[in-house]
Amino acid sequence: MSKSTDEIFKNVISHAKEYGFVFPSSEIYDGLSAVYDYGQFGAELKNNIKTYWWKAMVQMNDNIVGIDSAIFMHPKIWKASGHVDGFSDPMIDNKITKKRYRADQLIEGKIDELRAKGLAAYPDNKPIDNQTPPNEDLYLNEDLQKAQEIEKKLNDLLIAEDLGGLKELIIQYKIKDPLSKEEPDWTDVRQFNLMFSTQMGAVADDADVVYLRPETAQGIFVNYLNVQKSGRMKIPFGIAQIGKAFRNEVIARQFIIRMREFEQMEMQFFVRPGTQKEWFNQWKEARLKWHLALGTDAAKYRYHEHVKLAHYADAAYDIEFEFPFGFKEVEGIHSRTDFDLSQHQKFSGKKLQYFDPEVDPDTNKPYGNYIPYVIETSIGLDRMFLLTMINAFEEEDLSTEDKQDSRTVLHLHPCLAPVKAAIFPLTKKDGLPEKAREIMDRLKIDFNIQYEEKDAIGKRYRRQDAIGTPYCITVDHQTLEDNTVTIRHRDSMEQERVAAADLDKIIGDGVSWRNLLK
RNA sequence: GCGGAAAUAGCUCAGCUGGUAGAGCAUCAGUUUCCCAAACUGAAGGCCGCGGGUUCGAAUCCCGUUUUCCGCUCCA
Repeated sequence: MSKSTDEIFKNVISHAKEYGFVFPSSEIYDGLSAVYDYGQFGAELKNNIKTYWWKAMVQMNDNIVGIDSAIFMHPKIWKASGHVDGFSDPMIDNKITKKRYRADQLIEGKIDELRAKGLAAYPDNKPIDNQTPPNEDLYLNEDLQKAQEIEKKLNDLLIAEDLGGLKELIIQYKIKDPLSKEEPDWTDVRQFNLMFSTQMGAVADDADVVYLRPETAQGIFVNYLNVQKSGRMKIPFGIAQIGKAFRNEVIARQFIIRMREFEQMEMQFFVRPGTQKEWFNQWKEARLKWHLALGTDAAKYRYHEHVKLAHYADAAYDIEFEFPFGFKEVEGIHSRTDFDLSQHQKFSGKKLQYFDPEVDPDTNKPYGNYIPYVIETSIGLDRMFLLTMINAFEEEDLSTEDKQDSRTVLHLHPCLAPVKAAIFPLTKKDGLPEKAREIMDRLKIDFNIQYEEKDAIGKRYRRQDAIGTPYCITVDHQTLEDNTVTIRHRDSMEQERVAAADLDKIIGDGVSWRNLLK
C-alpha cells in the first residue's frame, strides 16, 4: 500500500464523517468498537444502493421474489446450518511470540507430526493414504499410538467444550509454537464465539438462548417451502432478502469493511440438480454486470475463485474490488448444492422436496421429487457502500496560473446520489429566495432536493459536490423575467440555461433507474 | 487479545526545559457580492480523552484506563 492510497482511504473516512455519511457508533460515549452509524446522507446513499439491488434482482426477474425474515430464529436452525459448531473457535496465545493459534489446530498439528514420524518406521510398506499404517492393529508403534491417543482426547474435549482440558493437553504433550524454537508460554484457551447470543423471554430462568443471525441466508432457506407454495413458484426461482446480520469478529477493523453489525443483500436461487453449474455461471456474470453498470472501471474488479471449498459448496467465486488497501471481497457467488435444504429437512423433520412435473427428455418421465440445488449471490451492503464512496471520491485540482484551487467531489451515479438537485437563489434578496422556494416545492415531490441561500454561489456549488449532488439549479434575476434557470452539472461543472418548467424532465431523466436497469 | 503510535475548539494542528490555552478553516449574526472555495465586521465555541499521583502550581512529568490508527492472530 503506498502512502498516497493510504491517504485517500483516510480522507474518504473523514469525508464520510464530516459530511454526514458515516459516524462511529456511540461517539459521545467514546464509541463502540467496530460499530458505525449511517448519517443523513449515508442513509440516503445506502437506501439507493438497496433500491438498485432490489430492482435489479426482484423487479427485473419475474421468477425472483423478495422476503424480509426476522433476525431471531429458532436456535436449531444454527445447528442445522453448521454455525453453532463451525462458528466458534478455541484460541490460545503464546505470550512470548505474541502469536495466536486455534488450540484445536495446534493439537492436530502435533498429531500429524507424530503420525508422520510413526509412519516413517514402515519404510518398506508405505501406506497409501499416508495416514493408516499398513496393518494398524498389529503394528501400531509408539508414535502412532500416541497420535491416536491425542486425537481421541482432542475429540472428547471439543465435544465437552473443555477449554482447560485443551490447554492441559497442549502442555502435557509439550506442543511447541510452530513458529518458534523457544519454550512457549501459553495463555488460557479462550472460546471465540462468532455468533451473538441473547435471551428470548423476559424471565431469564425460562429463557432460551437465541442467536442474532450471522447471515440472512438461513431465513430464506427456512421459508423456502412457504414462498414456493404461497407464490406457486416453479423451479428455477429465487428468493431475495436484504437485512442485518451479526458476527462477533475476532478483529473487526478497517472501517465499515468488517463490522459486528452489518447488512447483507442475498439471493438464493433454487434449481434442478444437475443444472447448477450453468446457473452458477449465469449469476456470476449477471452480478458483475450489476456492478459495472454503475460505470466503475472494470479493472477495479476481479473474480477470485475459491480453491478450498466449504463443505457444502461445489463452486465458489468472489467478486473483489480494489480498495486502497488491496482487493477485497464484496460479493460471493456460491453453488451451495442441496446442503442447506437437506440439513433443514433432517433437523426439522419436514419434507423440503419439490415436485418437478417437467418431462426429462432423456427418460421421457417427469423429473419428480427432489431437493433443489441452490446458487447463492451474497453482497455486503456496507462494503458496497464503502466501495461506492471510495470510487466516487476525488480531490480535484482546479488550479490555474493565477489561482490555486481544488474541490472535493463525489462522482456518484445520479441514481445513487443522496440529493438529486440543489436549488439556490443567486442572492438573498429581490424575491429570488421566494422564486427558488417555489420551484423547489414543486420538485421535492419527486426528488430529494436541498435549498441553500447562504454563502457565495461558488461555495454552495462546492458543498453540493462534496455530497455528490448531480445538479445545482440557480435562480437569478433573469428567472424573474422569463422563468429560466441555470442548471449546473457536477462532473463537468458546466452550466446551461433551461426553462424552469423543463426541470422535472431533465432531472427525472438524469436520475432514472432506466440508466442502470435497461 | 498482544506489540507499536496517537488523543488539545466541529476539522487540521501549535503550545519549548511544568506558570492558569492559541491559529487557520468551519459555525452563527451582519456587510459585500449577478455564477464556482478561502472579501470585511463581530460573536460563539475547550472536564487539553478519562481517573489517580508528583508539585505551591500539570495540556506539559509518572502510573492506570478508554478510544483510534498500524502490525499480528481469525474470517462460510
